[in-house]
This record gives sequence, C-alpha cells and structure tokens, in this order.
Amino acid sequence: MAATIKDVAKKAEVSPSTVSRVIANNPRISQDTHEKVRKAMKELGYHPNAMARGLVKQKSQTIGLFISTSAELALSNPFFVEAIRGIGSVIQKHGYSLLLHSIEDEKDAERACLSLLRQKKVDGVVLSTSRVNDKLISKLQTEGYPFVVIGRPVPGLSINWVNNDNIKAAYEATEYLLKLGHQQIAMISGPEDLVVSMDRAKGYKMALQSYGLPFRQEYLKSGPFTQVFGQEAMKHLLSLEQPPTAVLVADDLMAFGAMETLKTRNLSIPGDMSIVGFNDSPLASFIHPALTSVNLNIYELGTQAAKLLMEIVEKPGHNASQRVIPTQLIIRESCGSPGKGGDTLKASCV
Amino acid sequence: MAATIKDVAKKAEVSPSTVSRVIANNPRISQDTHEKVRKAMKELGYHPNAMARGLVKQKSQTIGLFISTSAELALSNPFFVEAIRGIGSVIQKHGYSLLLHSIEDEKDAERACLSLLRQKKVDGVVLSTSRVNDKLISKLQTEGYPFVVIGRPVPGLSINWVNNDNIKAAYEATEYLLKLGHQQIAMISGPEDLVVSMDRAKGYKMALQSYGLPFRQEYLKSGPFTQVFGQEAMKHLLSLEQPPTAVLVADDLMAFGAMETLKTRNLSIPGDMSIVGFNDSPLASFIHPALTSVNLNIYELGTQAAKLLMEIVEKPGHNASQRVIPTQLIIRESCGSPGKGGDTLKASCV
DNA sequence: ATGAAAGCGCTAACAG
DNA sequence: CTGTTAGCGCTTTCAT
Repeated sequence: MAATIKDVAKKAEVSPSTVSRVIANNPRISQDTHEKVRKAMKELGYHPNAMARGLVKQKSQTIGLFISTSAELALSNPFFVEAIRGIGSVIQKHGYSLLLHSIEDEKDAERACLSLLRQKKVDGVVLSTSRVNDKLISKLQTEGYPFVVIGRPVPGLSINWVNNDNIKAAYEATEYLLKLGHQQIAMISGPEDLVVSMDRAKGYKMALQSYGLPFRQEYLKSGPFTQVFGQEAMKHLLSLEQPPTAVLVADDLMAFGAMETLKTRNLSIPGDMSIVGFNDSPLASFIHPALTSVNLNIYELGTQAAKLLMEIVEKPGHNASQRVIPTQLIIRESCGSPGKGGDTLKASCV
Repeated sequence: MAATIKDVAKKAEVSPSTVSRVIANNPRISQDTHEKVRKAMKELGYHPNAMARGLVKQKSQTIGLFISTSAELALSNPFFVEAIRGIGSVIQKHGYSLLLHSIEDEKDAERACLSLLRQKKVDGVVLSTSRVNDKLISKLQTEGYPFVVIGRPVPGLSINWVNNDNIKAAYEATEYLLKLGHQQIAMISGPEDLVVSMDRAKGYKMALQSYGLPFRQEYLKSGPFTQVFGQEAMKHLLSLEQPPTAVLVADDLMAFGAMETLKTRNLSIPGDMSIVGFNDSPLASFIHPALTSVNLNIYELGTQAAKLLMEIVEKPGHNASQRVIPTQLIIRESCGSPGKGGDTLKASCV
C-alpha cells in the first residue's frame, strides 16, 4: 500500500496536520520540522493522494476538453492537436490535468460535459465546437460551471471566449488579392449558420467595398467544409459568364477541392486562378502549388483559452472576458496577378 | 451546493447505504425503494461525486496517455489523434476517462507518468513512445502499475503490448514491388535503434531473400523520420552506380522527401522510380502521384491497447499478453513496373 | 509552531 | 432487504 500522510507523520514524529502543512508550504512551520517531514516523505516515497485532497478541497485540478469522434472531421485533426498542446502547456504549469473526452455528436457532448462537471471529475471545460450548442452553454451558465469557448458563439452573450478576428483575417486576405490586381474575386464559404462563416464572408465583403468593388451574389458560394464541396463550388464559379480570377476559400480542405477541379480543367494556379485558403493546414505547403493560407495560431488559441479558464477556475466570480488572437496570411505560391495565363504544368499537379 | 447521497437518503426516507446500493445496482434491493430512491435522485439532480467514490474504491476510473509536445513531431499528429479516438472509444464504454498529458522529453514523460500514477489520478497508462524508455518501463513493472505499450519495446520483456507486425508489413510491401518486376529495390529506413526500424528492415531483407535477391548494404539508408532525411537518402540512392528502380520508405514523411528529390531531378514516379511508404498518412492521397503506403490501423492499435489495459486494471494479476494488429498495403499511384520511363509530368509535381 | 478532531461524499462490512 | 458504523486520505478550524 502506498504511504499516507499518517505514515509520514509517524515517521517524522509529528501530527498529520503538520505534514499537511509542509505539503501546502504553510509559512508558519519551523525550518526544523519542515526538513524532518520532507525527509520522511522522501524515505517513504510519499505522494499525496489527489482524490483525497480533491474531496476536501472540492477541486479535481482537472479540466475537460471534447473531441469529435466522427471520422469526417479527421482533417480537422491538426487543429485539435495544436489546441491540445496549447491548452496542456498552460494548465500543466498550474498543476492541472487535461481530461479528453471523445464525443459522437452534439447530444453526446452535452451529456458528457455536464456529467463530468457534476461528478466533479473536472473543474471546468473548454468547448471547441464550431456549431455552438446553445443549450449546453446556457446550462453551463445557469449551473455556474467555469467554461471558455474557442470560437465565438452567438454574439451578445456575456461568456468567456477566445477567437480569431475572422472578419479582419478575411478582409486582409481579400485585400492581398485586390492588391495583386484582382477585380473578380469570389469566395467559397463555410456553412451559413456558423459564426465563423458569417465573419469570414463579412470581411470579404468589406474589403470589396473598401476598394470600391461591387459584391456579387453569384460570387459567394456557401457549403460544408469539405473537399467535395470545394470542387463543386469551383465548378460553379467556372461556369459563370464572367468567372473570377481569384477565390478566397474559407478552409484549406475546400481549397484543395477547388484546386482539384482547376487541375482537371487544365487551368493554371495561379496563372488562371489565384487561391487563398484558411487554416494553414500542414498539407498547405505540401501540395503544388503550395497554398497561400491564413494561419489561425491555433496553439495560441489554446493557450489563451486555458489561461482564461485558469483564471475563472481559480478565482470564481471573475467577469466574463474575451481575447482575440491575431492571424497571419502565409504567402506561398497559389496567388499571382490576374491574366497571366500559362503555367499549365503547375495547375495540372494539384 | 450539489446534492449528496445523504440528501437523497433523507428525501427518499432511507439510509445512505441504501442509496449507495441503488447506485451500484445492487440486486438485493426492493423494487419499491429502488424507484423511490431513483426518483429522489432525479428530483435533487443528484450525481455521484467521483472523488469520494474514488477515494474509497482506490480507483480514479481514469487512464493516462502521453503526447509529445515537440513541434518536430507535428506530422505524427494524425497518429495520435487516431490512437486517442481508438482508446477513448473503448475506455468510455467501461466508464473510464482519458487523461492526456503533454510531455517535453523522455525525462519529463517519466516523471509525469509516475507522478500521475502515484497520486492516483490515473489507474493505468498507455505508453506510445517510439523510443522506449526502459527505465520507465521497469519502474512501472516493479511498482506494479497497470500499463500497456503501443509499439513493441525491447523484446524478451513480458509486458503488455500491442503492435503491428512490422516485419510482415515490410515483407509484403517489398513483395509487392518484387511482383511488379523490380530487382533493384532499396530501402530508406528509420533510426537504427528503434525496434520499428529494425523490424521493417528485417522484413525487407527477408523478402529479398525469399525471391533470391541479394541484400546490398548500399541500398539500405537509415536515418531520422524526417522529410529532409528522405530527400538526402534519395540523393544518395540516385548517386549509386546502379540506382534502384524502387524504394521502400519506412515513413510517409520521408517518402515525401524522397519524392521531392525525384521531382527536382525530373525523374518520373512511378516511371523511373516506384515508391512505397509507411503510415498511410492523410497526405498520402493528396500528393501526386498519390503514395502507395502501408496502413497501420492506428485506431485499432488504440482500441486493442485500451481493451488490454481495461482487462489489467479491472482484474489485476492478469498475465502479460500481446496483440498484433494487421496492416494493409494501400495501393495508389506511386508504383509501377520498372523501366517504363516517361510520365515525367507527374514526377515534376510531387 | 503544532496537535486534536471533525468532516469532505462515498462504500463496505456487519448486523439485524 | 435495509440500517449502522467505520473508514478511504486529506485539509482545516480550533485549541494550545
């Protein structure tokens, strides 16, 4: 059996409470006993029992994170791993652990999240679901559980979140295309009901407006974040009377799809069409031409979310606060000035 | 304050132990009281406190997993996410949770792992470190903690592990190349001190031997699992008096590197050189030509590891056992018969 | 500066 | 079938 605080107390010839005090680094303890106790602990190989401590302190020193099990989201994996790394790096410094729970769907997520919190297996959670489950959020709020969400949910709610400034990011990406000389810029966007999609579309429109260009409805295609939709959206764009010369794509995966149809049609990138994506996925620099994409700083998103959560968990009654994480446009080879044509070789190689 | 077992007892007009019994689904409880108690629990929104229960049962119902923080392993991310999903899917069915700990290096891993176990934050761990830390393993053994390792460590030890049959996998991949008619088959392998590298190299040699082909030392290059090394190894192979017509690469990432030098030299894949990789990473089907690669069934590796761990944790004294997970060669476009030449277009597009 | 005692919420004999 | 009792290992008043 593992040594307990009592064993240490006996060995050091002090009371259990004294041992507890040296563990807590309580200042009013004599240098002498401090050493005596430390020595006894070392000799017995003592390690405090987290559950016993948690039981009395009513804290598990653990926070929860949820990851979607669905294979269709496999490509968003890099996102999760980065976020996990970021979150882990900060909470571990605070002596917390990370509980990871796989979920099947939104219903499951809600059940699991609440359950973990109520059982006191976790002290707080970070939510990172693109399709924000409002029911969960309002429940978490009314039950007073600490949580922070990555990716801003429906605006107006006074909750803790961290997010990118997707409006600005899309604005800048569009501006980049504009400065390259493009006048016909389309956008392939994500699901319309997602805040992230709305924001990116907004930034795109704003940039157009700033540069005195009209927004054309037929240049904006919304759909799921899949490669297949990217292909189809590009086909649609190509079928237009006046096809665009550049397209902003709200996700790299969709961008890969778009590039595939370009390749199939023997169109050159960036000769015939410039493409910029979002997410800066690891694949972006692997394909040809390498994809210019908006880096979201996911690791940072994770660290900031964790820092926020640590604050809330450690001093409750904390006011809701928000952080926005900067993005960067990573320029690679998929964009050029319009109307250059040629370069068909590259296009055929997406 | 959350409701406790006592509150429920009071409300249902029974004793706390009775409540405890209905929670545990103890058979000798009357239908009547059972319902009464369940009703009280529902009304109070009662949820058992995991720490209190854990404290008396001496079990946290949580298992630990470790993930490397180093960014250089970013590309092995897909591996981890798959493993996590597999592990999660089975332990959650057993009512267990997954504690994920980010580690900086081997030393850190050892400390963290032991600490989590001793604090009783986790009941067992799954280790998945390519470079197996023997000190950790022997400590885990002597201290009697439940653990299973993914990827076989030094042979001879009677520990629980799950692994692919890397010898067989490499044998089959090589055989595939042989049947395509290749006679000059080289191999770019991983670090020589890794069991996984040794196994794959062994399978490669065995296949050569089976087909009456000599093993040539200059055809086997070992080095780190990086894209850069893949590039260099391929350069070396190309500089040989008699370059190979096909190469087996022990990791997709290295394979991508190898393909890159081929592309630079304007050599065709598979026209001038056939390539097969290992891991079947998500990128494998994205590049051109799509890479033929050995799928390792990582999800399955995870589920089997978790099943093993659950057995050990739930009934201690369990004998050490092992499971080997089948692999599959996923055939894509990077291999062909030797000496066909041409097809330069594709090669230039890796 | 240190000890005694109570209790965190639950389970598990042991009675009945 | 159900209640009583005694902890699990730790922290925390309250004394001293």
